[in-house]
Amino acid sequence: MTDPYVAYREALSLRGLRVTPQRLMILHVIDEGNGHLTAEQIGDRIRAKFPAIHQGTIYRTLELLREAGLVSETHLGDRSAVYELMGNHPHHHLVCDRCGSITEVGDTLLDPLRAALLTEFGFRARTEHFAIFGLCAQCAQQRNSASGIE
Amino acid sequence: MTDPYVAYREALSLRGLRVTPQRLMILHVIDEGNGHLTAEQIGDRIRAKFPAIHQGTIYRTLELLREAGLVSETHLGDRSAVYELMGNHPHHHLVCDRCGSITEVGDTLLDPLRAALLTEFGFRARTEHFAIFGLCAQCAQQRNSASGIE
DNA sequence: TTTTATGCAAAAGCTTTGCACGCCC
DNA sequence: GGGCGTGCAAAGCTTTTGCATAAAA
Repeated sequence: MTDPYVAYREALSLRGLRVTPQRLMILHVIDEGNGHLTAEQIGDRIRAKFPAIHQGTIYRTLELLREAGLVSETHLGDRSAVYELMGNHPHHHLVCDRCGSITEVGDTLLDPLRAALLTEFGFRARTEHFAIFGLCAQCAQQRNSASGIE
Repeated sequence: MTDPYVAYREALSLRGLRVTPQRLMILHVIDEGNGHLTAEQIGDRIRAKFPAIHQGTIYRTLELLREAGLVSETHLGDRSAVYELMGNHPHHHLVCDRCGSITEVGDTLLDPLRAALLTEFGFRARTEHFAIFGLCAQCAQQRNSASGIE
């Protein structure tokens, strides 16, 4: 098992970005979070071990990594954005309005939509990480039974 | 041409909500905006005519209308949400990452996705107003020609 | 050595909240 | 008249920004 930080070092250097411990840690935590962590959560996780790291640095670094194409940013509704390493397997999130549960789904699901947008509107959808809101199976069932098939 | 406010009065009363001039104006402006206005923009438009109406009232009223099911809330990336009257013809927004342009598209485009989510995951997607990010036709073309088919 | 990133703190935006007055029912 | 909504202002929260120091190249 090689040091995963080696890959992060290389990714930063290749883009002419400086390699700092803060950036390496942030990349590591983003990867661990698998696209589920907000900027604040990323900061909290890092500060649990290294309290000196300031939240301002997190925000600046996330913007940098996003512009460099290393990290994607997805807005999960009323909550803040969540971050994810690009190049990880593409997936999407079904967010339940009621219970807040998040379900991961594969990327092929969006193929028909992408194709339609491109042919009909020439629009190249950036769908490496999509958030879809609604009711999960459990909550939909509960709502039906609670009100006697409303 | 009947007074559109009559419909708003009725909609509020039917749900046991009080009818106030502020709420009527907010509903009217939301309808005019056709799902493109943020809370602040709604406030600005109203204050252009009636400066006394406070932004706090806008926020409180939008939350009320959303909970009452009269208005839908869509998060268009960066930050603020945009608001739209429910029951208006469903449509969605293609938001260009580069130029910020917003293209309206019909609702049937999402039918295959909705069906797949329901059969595969039992997830009832709430897709009355969807935001899809990417590159519009113009910007995609510009990018290709600029870098010689990158 | 030069350039750039970080820590720190203050500021900036957006949204929420408490209170007293006024309007809707 | 009773209760709810609004105006007002202050507080809260997330994110951004300026500056001096520290670290990377």
